[in-house]
Amino acid sequence: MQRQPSRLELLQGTLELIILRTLLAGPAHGHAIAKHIQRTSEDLLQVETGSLYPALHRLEAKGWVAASWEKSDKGKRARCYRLTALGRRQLAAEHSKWEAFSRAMGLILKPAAQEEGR
Amino acid sequence: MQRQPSRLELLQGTLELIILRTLLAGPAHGHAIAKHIQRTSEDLLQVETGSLYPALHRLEAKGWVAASWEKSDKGKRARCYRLTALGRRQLAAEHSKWEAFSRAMGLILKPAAQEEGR
DNA sequence: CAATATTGAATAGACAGTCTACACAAACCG
DNA sequence: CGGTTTGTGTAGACTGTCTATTCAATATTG
Repeated sequence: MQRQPSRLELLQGTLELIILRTLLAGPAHGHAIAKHIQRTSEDLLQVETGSLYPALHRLEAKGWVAASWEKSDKGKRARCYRLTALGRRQLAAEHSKWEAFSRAMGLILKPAAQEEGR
Repeated sequence: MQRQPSRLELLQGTLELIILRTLLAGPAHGHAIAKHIQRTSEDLLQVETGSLYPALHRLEAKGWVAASWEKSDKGKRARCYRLTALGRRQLAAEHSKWEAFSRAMGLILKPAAQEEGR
């Protein structure tokens, strides 16, 4: 019996965009980012920690986010990430790339009128 | 000087959906499928042969398409692919998965009203 | 006939990014 | 004390796309 995931797998290449977009709402630490994504997507998307932390490290290495150790609400050490100016530009670029891709998919997927009936 | 691709890279996981959708319009061989995708997406998407043929083989192995050797219009040997009944169901499933993912992305990306101004 | 372009299929190997599955630590709570 | 929640992190498997290349048949042109 195979398990069927009710949640979607992330399409590769979208995670960084999602994280950057999430940080636009304000600085946050990893755990909070993951929860925010899940909540905002109405539980459709869930980011695994094995994807999240490597992604955050990549973003930091590229200078799109900056990080510092803080205390979370619950008093735990937490690495707080915030968007840099560079990250803001990157967010805009990736957002529009997503829009273009999404539009392209729409063009291909839309019913092309009287092609199905033959 | 880095080259910047005017075309988008495919998001991993979308190619099989695109191919199945293309074959819904009727049987076709690899080359024709690639051209159709590029044309239909208004040149936004381009499938490389190194992605296309492995994908077609995967689809065939899974029984979602069936293949046979034919002669193309230009008189060349060409492997003609057509959608199977199973492939039709798979297309529907993957299409709706795409819709869900796309919707989730929309939820995350949309301006969340007065979150940006702080 | 030879050279070249076009059509078409195919593979090898690099590579990126997500996943599963862990490990670890600190705080709080019964 | 032991369990749960919160939080960060890594290792390794895996999937699928990409680049780059090969091969072959046909058509065209000199």
